[in-house]
Amino acid sequence: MSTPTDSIARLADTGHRLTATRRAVLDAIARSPRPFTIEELSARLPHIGRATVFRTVKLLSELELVCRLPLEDGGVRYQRSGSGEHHHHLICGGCGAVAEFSDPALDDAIERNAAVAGFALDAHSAELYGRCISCRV
Amino acid sequence: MSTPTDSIARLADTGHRLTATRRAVLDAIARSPRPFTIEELSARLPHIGRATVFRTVKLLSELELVCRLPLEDGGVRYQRSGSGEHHHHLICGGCGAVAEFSDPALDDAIERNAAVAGFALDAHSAELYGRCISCRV
DNA sequence: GGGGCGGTGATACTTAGTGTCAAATCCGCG
DNA sequence: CGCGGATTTGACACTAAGTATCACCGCCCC
Repeated sequence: MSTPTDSIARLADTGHRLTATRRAVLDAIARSPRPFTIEELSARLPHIGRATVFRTVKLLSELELVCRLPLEDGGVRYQRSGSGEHHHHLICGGCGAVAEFSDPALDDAIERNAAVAGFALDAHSAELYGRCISCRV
Repeated sequence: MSTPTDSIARLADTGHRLTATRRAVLDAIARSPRPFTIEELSARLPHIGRATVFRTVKLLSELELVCRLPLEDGGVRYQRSGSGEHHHHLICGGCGAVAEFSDPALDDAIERNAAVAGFALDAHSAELYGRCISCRV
């Protein structure tokens, strides 16, 4: 799991400043046991502007330190990235838990389909929605 | 490609009414050569309320007659479904064209990953973003 | 051809996120 | 240290996508 320390290093390495505000946001994210919304995060950081929370989370998701999770119902949550590497998500509709996985076979299938259609692929998204093992009835 | 006639039949088959308003929306969708936004569609149907356009497109997407396309930039467009069956999309960032494809190997990979994680899968989404053959540089 | 239920329009509201701009802050350089 | 320019921040207005409410309309069936 990436830590606030890792994140601070990553920010510095990519030419971003290490402000007190960013540290506070990273810290609040680190303390989130489960996927959070910007509004929730913002509520826990009352002295930090809402726009700044959005900007910081956007920056972190560009650095792949945070994942944006589009939910089945159209909502959006965010979560610390467990690996910092390319992966996909399994999102439980019961408890909201999110599991990460990566699978070269899945990525291959995606690339193959793009190639067949003559597309130069530059990104893809894949989200899986279901019930985790403890929420199955 | 599903036609307005197919759509009318599908509405009737699923216990929905065939109102003049719905016909007008279906007709406007049929005339869209490319993926459209609700605002664009609504602008072409000035005597139909915006909420009704949303409701109708939502209904059609539940019947899989229309696909909702989440774009790479966070926007959303809709498009008539070419097949009415499960498929995924290749979305061109250049011209906005959308190609549909379906691939059992891709769906298998998705199901296998859910099974490995102990998830009971009930839905998934996969979008591919890139450049179509005529937009490649 | 009347009644009920589904459908519609108007409008207000919500949620997620962006744009603007002045003021504050960071941090490398001397 | 402390200066100065570039970056970051906060406040706030705004956009985009979609939902809620509710009275009214009109399709469909008896």
